[in-house]
Amino acid sequence: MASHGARGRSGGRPTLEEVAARAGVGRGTVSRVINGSPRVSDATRAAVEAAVAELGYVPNTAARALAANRTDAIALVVPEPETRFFAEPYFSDMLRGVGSQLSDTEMQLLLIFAGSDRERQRLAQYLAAHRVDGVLLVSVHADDPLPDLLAQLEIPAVISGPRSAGETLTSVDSDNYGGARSAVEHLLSRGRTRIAHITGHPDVYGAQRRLDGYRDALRDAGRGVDELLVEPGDFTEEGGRRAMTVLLDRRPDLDAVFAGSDVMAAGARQVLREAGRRIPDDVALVGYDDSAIARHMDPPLTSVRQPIEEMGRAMIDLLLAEIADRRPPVSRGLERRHAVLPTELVARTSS
Amino acid sequence: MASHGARGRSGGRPTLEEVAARAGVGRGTVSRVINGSPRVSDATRAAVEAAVAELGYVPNTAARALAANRTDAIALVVPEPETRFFAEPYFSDMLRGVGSQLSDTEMQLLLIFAGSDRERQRLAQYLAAHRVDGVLLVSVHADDPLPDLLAQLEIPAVISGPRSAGETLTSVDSDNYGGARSAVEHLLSRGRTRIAHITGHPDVYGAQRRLDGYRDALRDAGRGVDELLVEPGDFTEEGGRRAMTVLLDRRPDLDAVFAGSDVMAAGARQVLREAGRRIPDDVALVGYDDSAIARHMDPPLTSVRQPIEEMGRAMIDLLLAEIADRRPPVSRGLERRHAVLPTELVARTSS
DNA sequence: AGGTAGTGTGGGAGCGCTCCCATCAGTGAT
DNA sequence: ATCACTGATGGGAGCGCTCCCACACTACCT
Repeated sequence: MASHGARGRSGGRPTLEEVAARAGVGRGTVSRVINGSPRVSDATRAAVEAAVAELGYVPNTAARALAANRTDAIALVVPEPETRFFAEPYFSDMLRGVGSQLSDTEMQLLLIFAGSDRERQRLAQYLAAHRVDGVLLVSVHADDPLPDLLAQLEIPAVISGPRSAGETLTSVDSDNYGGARSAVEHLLSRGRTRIAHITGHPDVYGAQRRLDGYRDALRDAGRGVDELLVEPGDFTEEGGRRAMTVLLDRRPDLDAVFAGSDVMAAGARQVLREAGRRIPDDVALVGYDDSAIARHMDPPLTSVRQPIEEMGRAMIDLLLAEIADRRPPVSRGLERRHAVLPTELVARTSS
Repeated sequence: MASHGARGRSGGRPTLEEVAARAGVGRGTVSRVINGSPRVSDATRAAVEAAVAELGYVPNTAARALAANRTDAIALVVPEPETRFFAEPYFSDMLRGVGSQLSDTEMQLLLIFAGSDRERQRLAQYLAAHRVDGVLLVSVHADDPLPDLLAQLEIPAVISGPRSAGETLTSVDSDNYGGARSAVEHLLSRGRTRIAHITGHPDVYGAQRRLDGYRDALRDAGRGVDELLVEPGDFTEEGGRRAMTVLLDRRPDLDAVFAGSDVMAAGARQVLREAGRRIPDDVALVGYDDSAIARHMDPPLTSVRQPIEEMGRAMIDLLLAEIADRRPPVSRGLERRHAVLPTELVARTSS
């Protein structure tokens, strides 16, 4: 009695009970209206809604979470050590997609960094405490224990960029295979015949798929694949430089390069320049990601755009579906879903 | 299954009460230990800690929030409409700083987008419901009502980039004035004498400060300020192009340009090129932000780096301090604090 | 000895919801 | 008129914490 007087009056946020009194109904009825239950008469619903509006009632999330055993929050886990990933537009664009799709819901977005060991430990506690209803995973390494932890805790999760063809988590990906194909086909259509490929890190699934696309595109065009024209970079500018140097050395007559990322393309460009090759006159160059670098490169870089914002949206859709599926006592639909979104070639003057 | 089998009951995560029973103490005592109260004997504390470890106890955030009327969460509000801001490293770097500083605490980070009207409305509800203990504001316009709303609701907030010299909110900023000075002094030391300045949007406080720095640096070097050498861009590439065109037209003999952002510098570069001016031979160019664009520009752009990650850290420090200050019944320290962090000139070949 | 402060400690009383069961009309069938 | 439903509603019983008051005890004073 005495206790709630202090903040009950001064802070004055209305409670369910107050709304109920105002509307002349019971607590349960207001709860039903708030949560959109159909088992309420129209008249009652209207009365409650009026009371809610008059009082400016906003549900208390903590109370709801406590009573209902759910949090209405999802976490976006960022494996921060990768500075590159974090600074790339990839992250921002995905975030934008996630945010826009989330704005239609009551869900809130938690950003969790899992770079350092301490952070990872904190994350494990977090998940163990079931402080979120679901998890979004981005750019996870093949050997990361996180996906298994999530599965074990039975926490709904969606991963962007599956770790392998047999990804067990629900996943969202762009069509790396198709994107690579379109890049190579583009170069072929420009009359290029000796097309090199600088691949990404070989144990990144997406990089493998791009390599597959490169090979198949050449094969389907009736040309063999010259393995001397394929060299791994590691998604870095330095890697791109190194690979380009090797390629130029092995096949001085190459007339096009398809790099597995814009950053590697930037590295390759430097080497080509230094070797006196003109772009695109002597060597055509195509990148991947369509990042800011591509637009600002000299000459502007042709690149494969991934629909990252849409991927973010798709992740939310899939995650919310999984959370909804799991609400009923027995989890039924156990098949995983995998979304693959189309890419788009953005032609510029480098090819 | 171990004795603490994850689903002993019906979802069975251990509660305070269970820990208390295990340790042979009362609920209140466990709570005291968990929250680090000094009023517990060493023996009891040890017993409780053992029980916590054995049971793998993790406090239930929702229950805590409900009982204590705090959330242990802060929000980072992003005025999303500005695509540019979002894609710039600025955001990622700040996020990294925020994240790293937060990892020492129990606070969780909520990302809230306030781009669309619907999102802003949701945000207002959010804040009204006191769903966060504090708010981080980034890149807020001078006429944004958000700061006032926060003040009115008495929600602790820290803004990065104060809106004016008389900012009422606690703020964190980089030394725009000093940064601009160092850029101009750098150009002067390189023997440039007719230094133009492309300013940012004039009602952005930081842009004003940069202009002040530009003027004072020239003045202190004993040179007058030729207002025909100052032209506003609006932080966009197109704005940079337009401003450069105007400047070149008015003062064809200019020999250096200090742009208020790298993006505007990129625009200026294009115009200079088209006008046949060589960089840096004919015209030296300096940007601001030291973004990816600066490194990848041709030639690489000299630019002023802001310690953005540190700014993120500083924001967290100030915000946590404010939240702590506000916990006691009566808020005492009402003076606002303003942190200003030093910038650094990164010299490259464009100057 | 009685009094007066401390220390630890236990546990009642909520915090504001959701869940669910009991209740109460109203309806149609018997 | 009685019974069995059905849809709508009220409200008790928690959810797992924090707060705070009451209650030992143990010093240390007069």
